[in-house]
Amino acid sequence: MTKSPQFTRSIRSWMDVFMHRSMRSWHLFAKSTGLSIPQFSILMQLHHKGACGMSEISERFEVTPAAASQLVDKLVQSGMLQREEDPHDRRAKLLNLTDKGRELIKQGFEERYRWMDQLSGRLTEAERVQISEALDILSRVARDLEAEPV
Amino acid sequence: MTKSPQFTRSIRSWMDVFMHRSMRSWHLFAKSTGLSIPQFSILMQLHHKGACGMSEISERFEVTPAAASQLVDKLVQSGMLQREEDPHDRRAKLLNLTDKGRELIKQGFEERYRWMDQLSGRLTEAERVQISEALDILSRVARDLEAEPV
DNA sequence: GTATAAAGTTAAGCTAACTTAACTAAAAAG
DNA sequence: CTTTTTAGTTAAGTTAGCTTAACTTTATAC
Repeated sequence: MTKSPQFTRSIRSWMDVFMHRSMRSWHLFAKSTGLSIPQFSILMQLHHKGACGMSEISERFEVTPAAASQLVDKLVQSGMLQREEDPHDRRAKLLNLTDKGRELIKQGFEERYRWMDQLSGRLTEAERVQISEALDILSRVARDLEAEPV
Repeated sequence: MTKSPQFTRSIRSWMDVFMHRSMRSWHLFAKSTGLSIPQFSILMQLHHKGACGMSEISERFEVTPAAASQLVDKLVQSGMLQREEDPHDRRAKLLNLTDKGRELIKQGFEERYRWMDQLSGRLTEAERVQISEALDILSRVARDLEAEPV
């Protein structure tokens, strides 16, 4: 495998801080909106991956189709999600974020970003450039990896 | 405020990828261990911040003391947490991870790290060094920020 | 064309996370 | 020393997420 203990150490240290922070803040944000974690996670999923069918929800969250249907139903009722028939397969449904749902997610991200802005304020311009480049590389590689068959 | 649109863009792009990924994977991991998200979050909190009292749990998760007590009780019963009397204040309790709890968290992190190892495999050595340095800066600043009064 | 499989829904019932309210016990204030 | 505040627990009841089972509707296989 990859031999680079320093890299591993740096990555893990950052993940420790960042994961704790982001888990907690999403949790509190979801709560403040009145949505449950599972409901909120579905919106996040839609935001990240785009429109999908009911079965994808059920698979990705590892719940039964029945559970997915019920969760989605609540989100439709609260106006976050649009559920329409798939024109290519009339059994299937197409799930999409509504404007309201998109707005909610956006707001959540804004709050998350604020923390990073605080961090940013403590950096020199040179550090910002370095970090910016580094994160761009990571984002690119992460997206490549995600795009692949697995 | 900080004027650095490129930095902001890079950070946000990375957060998009990373937050989605880590939320989902923690969720699935917690589920696979048989713990609920709230229970698991308490273990994470203890891991990150160290021992604390019941009231800290209740405050940080924004639930009533009653709810905190009940959640902690389940974790004690499943052997993840130790709950003992605070020697300085006999009303208060001290919550600590047990070895079993620590092991569980560690295992969760290992799974999370695997993704980053995959990423790492796609980088050149130069990129690894650059990213490593960048993340170290971020970790340091993040910890400084956290240590402060707020 | 009929049989089977797939996508999703609905209903009934279980469990766990919450809440409020009433309580115990110890610390701090007066 | 009494009063009040603080830390935590217990009990009862509500709600939401989940499951299984039975069902409808559309697509696919033979």
